[in-house]
Amino acid sequence: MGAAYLEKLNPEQRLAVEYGTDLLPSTIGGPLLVIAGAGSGKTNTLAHRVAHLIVKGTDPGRILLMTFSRRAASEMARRVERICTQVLGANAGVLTDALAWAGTFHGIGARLLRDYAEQIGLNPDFTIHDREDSADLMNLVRHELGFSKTESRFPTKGTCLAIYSRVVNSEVPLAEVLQAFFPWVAGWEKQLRELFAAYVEAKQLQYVLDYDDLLLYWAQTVGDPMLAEDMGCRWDHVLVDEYQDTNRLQASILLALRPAGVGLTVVGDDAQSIYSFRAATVRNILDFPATFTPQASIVTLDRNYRSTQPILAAANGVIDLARERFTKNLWSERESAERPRMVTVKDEADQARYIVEQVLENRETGTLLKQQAVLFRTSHHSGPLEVELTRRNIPFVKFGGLKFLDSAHVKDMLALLRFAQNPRDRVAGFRLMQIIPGVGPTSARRVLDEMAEQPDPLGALAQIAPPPRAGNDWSAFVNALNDLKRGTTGWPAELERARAWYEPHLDRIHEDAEIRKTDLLQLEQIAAGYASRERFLTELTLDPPDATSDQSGVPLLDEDYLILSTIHSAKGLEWKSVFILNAVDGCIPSDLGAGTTAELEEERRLLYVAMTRAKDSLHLILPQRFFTHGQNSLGDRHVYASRTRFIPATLLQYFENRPWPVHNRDQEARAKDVRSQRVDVAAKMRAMWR
DNA sequence: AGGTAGGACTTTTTT
DNA sequence: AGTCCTACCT
Repeated sequence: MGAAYLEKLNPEQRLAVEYGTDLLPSTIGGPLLVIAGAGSGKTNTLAHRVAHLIVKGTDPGRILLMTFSRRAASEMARRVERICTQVLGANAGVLTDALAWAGTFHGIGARLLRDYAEQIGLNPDFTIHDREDSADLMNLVRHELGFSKTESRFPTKGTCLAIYSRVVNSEVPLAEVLQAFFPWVAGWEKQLRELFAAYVEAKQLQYVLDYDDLLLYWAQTVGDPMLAEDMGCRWDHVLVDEYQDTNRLQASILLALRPAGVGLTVVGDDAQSIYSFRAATVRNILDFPATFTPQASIVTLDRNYRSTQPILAAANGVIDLARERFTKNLWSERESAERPRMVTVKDEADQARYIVEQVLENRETGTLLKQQAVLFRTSHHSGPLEVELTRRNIPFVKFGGLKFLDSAHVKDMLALLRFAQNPRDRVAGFRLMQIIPGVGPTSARRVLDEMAEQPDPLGALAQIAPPPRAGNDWSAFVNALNDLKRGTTGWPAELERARAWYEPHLDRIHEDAEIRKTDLLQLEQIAAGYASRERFLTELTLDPPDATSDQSGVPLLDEDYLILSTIHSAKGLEWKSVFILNAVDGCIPSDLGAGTTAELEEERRLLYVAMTRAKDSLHLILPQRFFTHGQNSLGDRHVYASRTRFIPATLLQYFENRPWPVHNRDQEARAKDVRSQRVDVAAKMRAMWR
């Protein structure tokens, strides 16, 4: 007889939960693929599967659960705990706290690499470069090789890193990657190969890893059969969420950990694959079943519990036009008379006004701001809306786009901590030293070179001749570093020590130093939540705070605020009411993503993902006129936009079309009267003198 | 070393 | 349409 907690599930969900768990304890089921459409209760199903494994006796510490974001991982852990508590009673909390291996591929990778550091010749004190640090290092190497002085221009640091990253993540040879994605720099293949070799060498000398390394080192480690077996034996079950957004390198890791697919479950939806720019490939999910003998079992969840039927009909209409489809259309029993709205407005300013009006109206009728979201293709699309929200005093939180950590002063502080942690990290050192007046690239490079030769670089720093013009500022810098290194203040108090060094420079460099200081205080708050400097640096790089809001600081949990989010960051989430900004060609699809068919198809899926976030109400807004950027505020250069090509005329039946603002009769009539009124002002003025 | 001016080129989404 | 990069000047 089945357990009560499973009875709320539909038959397919239940199959996905129970598959391979009813065998004898010693035998664990083979590979399972769950195709889970949008809103089909995927998270809930996966959480139930994990909980079910635990209830059936699996040690939670022997479950590896990999999700796309940290946010998704903690949400999953929370749900698992709730289910376990229901079934097992209060002492289940102890069990699920041990769900220790839940996180992103990158986060799990970082942990494992510190564990296996010795076996694979990695210094366990390695620091992790975020994307910008990696680009900076790429740039240093690029200069050293003299590629910055070529007669025709060598690709920029960003492009170089993008190429490198794609080669690593897609496991496709450089030549092919250049051919397919970067044809305009294909002539530089030889130099790029040389650059990447030097880049890899630099990372190794400096004990730094970039994002890709977290996967690559992991893959290389399990490339060794003995280590692969050892690592694979840590877990009885391996579960992966959002499998459609994983890349080849991640698939290789999984396969090495689970060569026969025993205890392996992957969940995903090919219709929601939107991360191919990160080398994710939908082939992972499509090829999964045949990777194993016998083939993996497949369970499909196509009943949608989220959206009303009219919303689903429109979304299905959009995805039906995709060139390739693997999943079936979703269906729902949630009836509604209300079709999604397609609202035409004059321009982006009106778009913002319309949304404010609707959002407030919804709140009047009982829908909290938090249950409403505004979604957009690129981060800056929400600019005019943010202005309007601020003007009207409507609180909001924005996901995606520029982050807290991207500001120069926060990066400076983190560089100091990172350099104390790992004095071979040249990017950190290079940045720091140049903060000091009188120190430029030349002396910074000289000092770093001398440090690099020493077995104890930081200890040797005091012996190295300071840059001639640096004066007392130099010794202040050396003292700060040494204090941090020795840990005299302890953690997290050492942030205060770091700030004591940095603030005078901050005052000197930035006009708005006072505002920036609040950010540094916030950084201290965040730091207090971590056990050590190493944990802090690692976690912050892998999981940066992803929201910004209009006020300084994140709003309190009990406050109400509107959600603004890029479509990418909205993955996996849902709201009662959803507004999609700029549903016009050039925005969705983005001009930049309309190059190849594959890119275009991904843009289509992006619209699909956005639409399927809505539960009860969905609005697509179409501004007709866009003012082009880069002109003064009075300029009126603009372009006219047309409805997104993903909603051709045949799909209009699924929408309710209306313009906004709606002019009422009286207003219109009065306007007409005024326009037809004629006054002979000139005659009156002449009459004044007669 | 540091500031400025001019020029080339990429431009989105994120772990 | 900016951003970033380089080269030149002080």
